[in-house]
Amino acid sequence: MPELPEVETVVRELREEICGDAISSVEIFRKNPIVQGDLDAFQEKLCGMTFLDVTRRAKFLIFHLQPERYLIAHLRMTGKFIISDPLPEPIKHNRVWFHLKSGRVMIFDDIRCFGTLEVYDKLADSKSLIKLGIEPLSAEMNSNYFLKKMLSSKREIKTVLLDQKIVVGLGNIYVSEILFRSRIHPQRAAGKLLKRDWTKIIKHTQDILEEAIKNNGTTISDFRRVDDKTGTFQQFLQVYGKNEQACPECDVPIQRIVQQQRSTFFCAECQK
DNA sequence: AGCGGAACCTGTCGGC
DNA sequence: TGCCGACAGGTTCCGC
Repeated sequence: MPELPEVETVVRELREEICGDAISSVEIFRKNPIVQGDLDAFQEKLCGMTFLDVTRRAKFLIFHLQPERYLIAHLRMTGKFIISDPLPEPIKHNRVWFHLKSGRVMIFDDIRCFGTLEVYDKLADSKSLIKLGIEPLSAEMNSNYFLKKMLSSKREIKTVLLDQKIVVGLGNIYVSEILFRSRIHPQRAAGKLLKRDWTKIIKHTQDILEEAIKNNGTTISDFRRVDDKTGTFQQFLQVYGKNEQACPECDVPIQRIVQQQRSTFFCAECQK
């Protein structure tokens, strides 16, 4: 489900809701594969902890707890966080309930159970955070980084932009949109892109992500904000999911191809 | 190094 | 109505 703008939206809303609140108990309705490691240890390490902050790294949500400890969550395709008043019993795809001192419940809900929840005493202990590439909205996001990193790479640019070891936060929807605005064909070899190509990619990546964050993300089917509202960026998508529809620039039908077992949408006329 | 394919799960949709 | 395949915003692992 969520890419950077959706995760950022959830992080901001959770931060607003739960900072200062604390966990009184944890109920797990479905263990595998969501909660990593020992269940008792997971519950024990969280009980009594106070939420200091919620931040984002790549597509991970990081709950900063006091005394020092971290709950790291990944929503994968269908994960959601919901803050709710007490419920009589878990509904639908509720997987974990974090009972809060305020009397509310923070619910982790996940239809497909791909999401993950992990607890660490130190952020550096998390293996998943170690290998990540640069944040696309940071100063590290510049053409020299990509020119150096992709020197003579034959990988397709679509694949490279999805690779979280290179640059984080982008997923299948936004990569199609970024390459369309950049007028770059998704199958171009990353190693042959010129400085001016990277400059375009970087500009449009940042523009699109910022616009999407302003719109609270993109809701195609499942994505919901903490308050159950939808994002609104879907109305600005130009190619994703528009197979056979007219390109907004040139009217030629948008094409769908498969790269890395995933759909890519692009305009063969506009993107070279 | 980097491909393709499968796997992790559940749900929806379209075709026959 | 029912069955079957394709597909879904992500990531990892395995073999070649």
